[in-house]
Amino acid sequence: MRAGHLTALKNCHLFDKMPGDKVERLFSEGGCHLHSHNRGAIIAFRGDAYSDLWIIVEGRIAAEFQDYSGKVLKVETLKESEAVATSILFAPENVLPVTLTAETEVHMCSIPRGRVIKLLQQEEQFLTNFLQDNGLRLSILAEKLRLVQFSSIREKIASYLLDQADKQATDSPKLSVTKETLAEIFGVTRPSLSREFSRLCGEQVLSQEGRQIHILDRSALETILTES
Amino acid sequence: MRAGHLTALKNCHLFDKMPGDKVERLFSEGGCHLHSHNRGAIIAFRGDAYSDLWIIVEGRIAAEFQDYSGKVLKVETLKESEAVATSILFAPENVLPVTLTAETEVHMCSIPRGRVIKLLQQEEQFLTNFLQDNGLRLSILAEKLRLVQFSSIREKIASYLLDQADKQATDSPKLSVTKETLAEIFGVTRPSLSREFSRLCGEQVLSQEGRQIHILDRSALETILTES
DNA sequence: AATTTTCGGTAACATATGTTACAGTGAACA
DNA sequence: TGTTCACTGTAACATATGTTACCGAAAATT
Repeated sequence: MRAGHLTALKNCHLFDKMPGDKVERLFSEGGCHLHSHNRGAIIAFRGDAYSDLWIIVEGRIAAEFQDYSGKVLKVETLKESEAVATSILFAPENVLPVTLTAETEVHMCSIPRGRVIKLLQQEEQFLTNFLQDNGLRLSILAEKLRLVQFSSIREKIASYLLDQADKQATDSPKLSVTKETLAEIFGVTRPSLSREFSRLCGEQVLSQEGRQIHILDRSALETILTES
Repeated sequence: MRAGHLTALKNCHLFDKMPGDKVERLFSEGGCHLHSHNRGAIIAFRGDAYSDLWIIVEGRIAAEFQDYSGKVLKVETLKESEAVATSILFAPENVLPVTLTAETEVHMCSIPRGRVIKLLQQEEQFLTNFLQDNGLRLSILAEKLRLVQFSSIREKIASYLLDQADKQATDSPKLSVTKETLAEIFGVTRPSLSREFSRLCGEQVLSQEGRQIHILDRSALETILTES
């Protein structure tokens, strides 16, 4: 394992507040393996068995639902140092609820379930971290469900842009993803998303030059979220 | 606490394979309380803090999303002996992702989070059970999201009826819920659901007398699920 | 038995979103 | 320099689902 990979491992939230050498020892004791995938590859399908804990040491993974036809709903993007599907490791059915695809070249480290159980029992801090991760994933998923079910494309755009404007601390946020990806995140088709952006531009709420957005009427965006 | 309530507690999946007297001792040690709610009451809103573990000792709770206007998406029904929102207890934000409403008169027992942590550390079996519950909830929620996003009303009906036919081991399953509730489970409006049922009847796939359904063409239902 | 409440069917209409197809732009690349 | 390819906008059209309103049947309540 490369040095960078070990660092990524130590930075995994599951090992927060745990002494670094303990993590190192964990991996020197064997049973852990490195797995690599090329960009674009499908790492695992929804329904595949999940029996070792995977932690990303390099690259990015998309957790998404895919339709027969190709429709996609992206649930979340997992990055370096993040653990994959922690909750599923101990579910009654150890089966992935989403499809995992490599957004970039990806390297992951696997830890056998039995090893994880021991850690949970022996390391109080690890237990806390693990449970926290479980909770976070459930919260994210629940919020995703709520958004999918209760918000129109227009509302999704409004909430996304206000959020981005906040994060980038500007009224002219730049989209960090393509509109095509954004459509996948929203679970809608690209032309539909495009149309709604156009409408908002027509209403003088936004203007756009490519991925560069300008919020012309912030209160209009806020109204979209509250009044409907 | 009534005797029946104690039995319900002992039957909670979280205490599976644990000696009953340990559970009893847990509750005699104090800190645990009984909470009651009338039928129809909202027990907690989405966004409310969740800091004690609740276990239902009598009655039924609906976990659902509610819209400003009144649109509802029912996520799951929790029954006697089930624990509520286990994952959320240790999430970074201890905040309920769904609204909890009492479908019947409900009695719940609360256990302080600190007590739960101790149990997790001291009782290996409890830890396993707890993690299993976390995993199950995530799986359920993920599946719910998939269904909401990728299936039409028609497909939802097909999958629901085939499932019911299976469970009741008959081609004439009886709906255990009203069509109105079914619409909430599906996250659609009642007239839309009703229309789709009518269409299926018109196509000779089903017939219905109230909640009594007859599947006339099982393969047609199966086709709806596979070919679309 | 009478009355109220819940539940279910239906119809006309409105609307959001998907589908398909085409064309333009810019960036990567040979 | 030219060519491909990923990304984007747009338009015409199709379709699924929501909205509202009404009525009747069944079930619960008095």
